[in-house]
Amino acid sequence: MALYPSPCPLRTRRGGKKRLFILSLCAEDGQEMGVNQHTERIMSNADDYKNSQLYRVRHSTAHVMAQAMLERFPEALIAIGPPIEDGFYYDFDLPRPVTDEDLQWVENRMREIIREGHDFSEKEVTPDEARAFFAGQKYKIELINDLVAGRVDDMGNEIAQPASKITFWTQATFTDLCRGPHVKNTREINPDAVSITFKPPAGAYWRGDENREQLTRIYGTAWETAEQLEEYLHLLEEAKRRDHRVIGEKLGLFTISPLVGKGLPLWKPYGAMMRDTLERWLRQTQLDNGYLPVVTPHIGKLDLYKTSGHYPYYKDSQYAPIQVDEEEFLLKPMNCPHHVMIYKSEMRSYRDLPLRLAEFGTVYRYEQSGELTGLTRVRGFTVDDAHLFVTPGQLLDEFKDVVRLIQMIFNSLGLTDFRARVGTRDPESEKYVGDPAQWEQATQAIIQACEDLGLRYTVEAGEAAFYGPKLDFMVRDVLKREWQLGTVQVDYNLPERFELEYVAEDNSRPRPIMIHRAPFGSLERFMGILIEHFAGAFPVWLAPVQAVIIPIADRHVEPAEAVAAQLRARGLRVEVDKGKSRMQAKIREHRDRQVPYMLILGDRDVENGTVSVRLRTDEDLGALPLADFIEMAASLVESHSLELR
RNA sequence: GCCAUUGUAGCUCAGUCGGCAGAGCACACCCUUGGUAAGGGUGAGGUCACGGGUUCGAAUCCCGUCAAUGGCUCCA
Repeated sequence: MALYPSPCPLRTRRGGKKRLFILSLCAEDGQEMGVNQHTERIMSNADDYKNSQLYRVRHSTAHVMAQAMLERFPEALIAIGPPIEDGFYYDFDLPRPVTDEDLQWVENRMREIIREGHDFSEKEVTPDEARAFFAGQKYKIELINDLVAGRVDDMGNEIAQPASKITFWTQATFTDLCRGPHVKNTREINPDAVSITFKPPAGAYWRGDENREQLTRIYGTAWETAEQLEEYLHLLEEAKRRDHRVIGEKLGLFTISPLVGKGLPLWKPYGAMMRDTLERWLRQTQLDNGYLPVVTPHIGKLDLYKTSGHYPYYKDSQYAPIQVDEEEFLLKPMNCPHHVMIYKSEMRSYRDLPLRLAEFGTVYRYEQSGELTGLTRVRGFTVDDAHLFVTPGQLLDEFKDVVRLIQMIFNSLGLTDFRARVGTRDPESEKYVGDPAQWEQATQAIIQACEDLGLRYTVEAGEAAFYGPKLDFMVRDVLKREWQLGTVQVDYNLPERFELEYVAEDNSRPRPIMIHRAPFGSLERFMGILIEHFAGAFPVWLAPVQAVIIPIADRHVEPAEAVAAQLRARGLRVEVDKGKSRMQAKIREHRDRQVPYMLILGDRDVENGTVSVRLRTDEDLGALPLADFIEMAASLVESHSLELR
């Protein structure tokens, strides 16, 4: 199997302090492989990629693109242009928007430049020479100054000490401030494996700072062969067909109405059926694991969130408070404070702990409009929330139990392509509250739990919640955007702010520690990811319709209803297709909507008490006694099997 | 929120130069009663996202609003 590793330099949210390499691997047949399934391979391959010919080709192609762009836009200011996962980009400050014609012209010109066979040469210069050369190129001047001052390097990464030297790389008429490495000659780039027209130009802030200039980012990709490029473009097309927004429409799972409000999904019957199935499953699992159900209202007084400390931190991303008479209420952006008040409603003894309060709590957050995406980023969503109130001695075991629960859920659904991220505080940030010693304690507990459970994880500073460190389960959607699903967070802060306590064995009144956890994260996002994960072909237990009965002729409709009634009696979700179209057309239709079982019912079946079973995979199981089929389907449902037979 | 692009039937889309609003699928009705990936016919369905402007005349050109898409920023 040939692997082409492709690192994705991800910037951390806060200040772009560091870069992390995440990879996805594509097998030769284009099948995507797991991100974390292959961590070892990936990690060794991250460096491999940076040292690879493909990396040099992409980096060099970025320079060629900049050269062509400067020919098209002589007054353009250039920023930075690094290789990234799957390609490269270059940021420009341009006098006008880039059109399709511009892109096409530049792409054609790039091919010419490549064919002209220019050498790449490196030259060391002094800071003054560099500044003189880039006079008028304010972004480059800023980079040079930062390099000399030891702040960030030419790719925008933080550096530990001032750069020891400044290097220029030149090909043909284009010279860039750059560390390299590059190919020796543009002839090493395959002009037929280069594209910048496959992706539209994008806005990007200089230095990733929304208060600074907005530049135009042109994305490009380069491969070794034209076939690889074609395959890559094909994969992008395929990904679009898996998109949960496309499948959600096709299968009638959900809709979003501008009149209701953007980012506020409406669940249609089939989608609600699935969502409800997931909810029932987790609810029962939690009951089995000692969680207690609670129910809390959708709003709370503003003072509640002031006490919890949430309000000042996040007031920009909340729906505005509702004023009624003299009081202000907030549509709840999180469930924690409500659960805290339930804890506080009674005197708690150490004998009562751990106390695990669970609720599928719907919350509302006013996310920036540009951030909303289908089900994966919305403004109203339901968290499969629970808060565990534990003693310090219980913390590690409870945390591990939560992680096991999440692992069980992910495994049950075959969601193996995730990574675990330990989010710790960024020591330089002011955002975090609480005692550093407790932070350290909590962080160690999380890492210890990951180690004990053999979980692969990365530690990332600056990814903690403001009140405590956390462990997140991250997955990527079909467009390779990364999303947080399951999360477990350790919190010393809320117990402190709400002055929670319990009576200990020695009659003292210590504070409990809170664990916030949500295995799905949110039902909306989890469903979105599941839709893409299964590409609409859900396991039988989750499928909104598990079987469709297809009567061959009208005279078989009545027996079909009788068969359906028997399936329903075993709890199976079944439809009878009484439509006028022909059987073949019906088969096609239900296969397209990924119904697991199609049961054909004709004279022979009615006579013999059988159904002719066809799977959505096109497998024909032939005529099965009805009781046998029901037994098979029901047992697959009960065991939450991922198989169809 | 910012940059760019887009918005035509329930869905996917065509609509040339500013001159009668189109197709396929889905839907309704009729014929076909069929054994494993689309049988045939007829019909209904539109404030061309919304508001304003230019023009004899606007789906088409201009401005604004709303929404979606890609990216950036953000994400309890």
